Amino acid sequence: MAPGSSLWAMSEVTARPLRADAERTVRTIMEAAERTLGRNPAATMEEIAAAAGVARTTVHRRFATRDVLITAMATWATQQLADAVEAARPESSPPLVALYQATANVLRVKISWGFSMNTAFAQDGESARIYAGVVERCDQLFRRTQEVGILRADVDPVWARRVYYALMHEACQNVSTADADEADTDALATQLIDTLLRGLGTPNPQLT
Amino acid sequence: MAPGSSLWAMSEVTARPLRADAERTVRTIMEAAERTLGRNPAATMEEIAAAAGVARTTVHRRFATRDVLITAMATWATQQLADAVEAARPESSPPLVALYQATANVLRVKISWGFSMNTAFAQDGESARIYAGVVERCDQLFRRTQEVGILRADVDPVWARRVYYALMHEACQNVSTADADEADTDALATQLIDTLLRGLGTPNPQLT
DNA sequence: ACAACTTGCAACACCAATGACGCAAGTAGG
DNA sequence: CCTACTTGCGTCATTGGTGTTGCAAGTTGT
Repeated sequence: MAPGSSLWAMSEVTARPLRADAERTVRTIMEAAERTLGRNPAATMEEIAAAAGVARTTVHRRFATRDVLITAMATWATQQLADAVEAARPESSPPLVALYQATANVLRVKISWGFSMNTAFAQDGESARIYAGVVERCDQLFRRTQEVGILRADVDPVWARRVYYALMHEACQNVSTADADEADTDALATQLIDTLLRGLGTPNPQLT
Repeated sequence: MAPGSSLWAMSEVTARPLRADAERTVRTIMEAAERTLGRNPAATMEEIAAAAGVARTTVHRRFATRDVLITAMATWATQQLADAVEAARPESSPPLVALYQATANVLRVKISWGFSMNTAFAQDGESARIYAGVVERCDQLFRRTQEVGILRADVDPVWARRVYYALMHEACQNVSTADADEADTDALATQLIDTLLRGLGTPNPQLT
């Protein structure tokens, strides 16, 4: 998302912009919802409100229904995902560099917004539109990677993407939101790409 | 689970065994619940009952509360998982053979009981006990694989197991429960282990 | 300082899901 | 064939989450 943009821009344009403190509240609620629903997807609005340190009615004031909240979170997370990929310059950087960069960036986002991103897949509307662009960019990058010979030519592109996503998802598990500092995500990205390209086996295994 | 064992054995021993048709009903309900909850984890007991072709009250007759149903499904699925691993003779067969066999077997189970197995992780009680045994067996197998040189000696065992689980989980996605025939699971297992050991990159990539 | 906005609180209506009954009709199995 | 078991159906009470409203107190921004 472009710097300086407001959460207000995400919803209908019918309403006028929120006051500074209200906008802060909206973000606080979304972050609390991410944490809470991440632990328990069936958490109640009450629990989310408590985690955000606001009254339940305030949550409903900002997000009319539970669905609206979920959708807003999905859109927000998807936008961050798109920014993370874009920041890696996936079509101008050298493929391997872009792959590494994108992986590290996306990991950072996914660690903080794992729940929202997972639900974003099932959404349609704004987040679907954004997500389609991300997939497009990723496929481009994978194609470039394959052309250059980093990825084997005989691997099924669909399988490749799914393996990549799976590793991404797995790398985020058991990483508390707090310790998502640079070093960690860089190390994770390195490990992830190494595994993706080399696997875990020995180059020439003897089948003893 | 040993052949001939009954679902009755899973619950408290206080009740007496179910009649044949009742036991069939229990299985039908669990299978329907797996399908229904697999699509939508928040599905109601009504929907589950409908999917099973029985009245909602019948579901409650067999599973007093929603929790009891979930727990029963988790236990059942975990037991099938344990059997799948055990059938591969993970400590007597050659490591690579056992790994392949276990993978194929587990895939078959996981395709049909994905939801229940996922929830089983969070359970405690019977399914946790069974699952602990499975983890034990898997770790043994991984250790043997590493000793023999199939798995690189320098890979973190924890990361290895997580990658393996992630690939397993991914391989099951987008595979409808119906087409889980031998050929498919065998092909999946082959692809999975190949990716696990060799990765997707070229042996000697040039970083153009 | 003042107007506009935002929040917490308390109260309310509402609804869908849960879980429990009893009874009549149907089925299993000796 | 007869007994015991099982199921469907209708019905009921309860509960917990959802979403709304009005008002008083506090905050923002001009």
